[in-house]
Amino acid sequence: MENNAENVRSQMRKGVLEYCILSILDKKEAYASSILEELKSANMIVVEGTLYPLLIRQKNQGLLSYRWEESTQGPPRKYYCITEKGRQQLGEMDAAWREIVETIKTIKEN
Amino acid sequence: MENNAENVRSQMRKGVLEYCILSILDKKEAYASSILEELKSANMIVVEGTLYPLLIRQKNQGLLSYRWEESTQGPPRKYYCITEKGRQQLGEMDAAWREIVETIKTIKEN
DNA sequence: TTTGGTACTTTGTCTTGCAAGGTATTTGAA
DNA sequence: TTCAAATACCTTGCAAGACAAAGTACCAAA
Repeated sequence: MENNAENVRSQMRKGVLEYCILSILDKKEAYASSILEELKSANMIVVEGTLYPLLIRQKNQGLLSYRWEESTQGPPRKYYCITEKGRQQLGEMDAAWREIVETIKTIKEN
Repeated sequence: MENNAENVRSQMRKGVLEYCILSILDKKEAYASSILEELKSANMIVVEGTLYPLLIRQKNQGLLSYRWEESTQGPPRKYYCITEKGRQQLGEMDAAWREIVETIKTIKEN
């Protein structure tokens, strides 16, 4: 009921989150915490309870794969990277995103 | 599992739908079927079972109000119009939308 | 050996999109 | 008059997913 501005942002983030993940992993492989960092610095605040299940879903869909890697400080990290199928999906998402941006423009203009 | 491109679009539409409704009603009042038409012509396909509950929710939140009006062809129509509170919310959504568009750009660029 | 930092995972709740089916009003043709 | 078609609005049941919160595990330094 409160912090309305934040709720508005939260609602809008839904649906583009998967797109952000694939876009980030298209640049280079990364582990969950580093993805969280990048999203945070791009003003797309997400919490662990959202990100981890999402990564698992995308991995189960074959869009991502991962490998374990030791860390010099702390427990091992699960590095995700995008697959060929993930790149195809990302291509479709790029198109969908452009389409939605256009849609909003159209609605705003008329 | 199939029609993946359509699923991608569907996912992305989530979260911006409320924004679209308020934007449409900010231009002029409208009834559900006409809103569906406008969304459809802007490539934002939505079905009745999504739109009606959404209008009712926004009305219950005080973002919209409505009045009945007789139609020359068919049953009476429920014309919705945006309230002052709805306009405030729309302002926040405008900001949120710009922010998300920027976020995507940022992620794509780096 | 305990504390704090890092990292990954799970559970339960709530919201919401959607398919499908339902109700009601009006008009016009049989 | 009666029935079919068009228009319009509403509800139900299901599934997906975002999130808060709590849990598990590993490691290093005090």
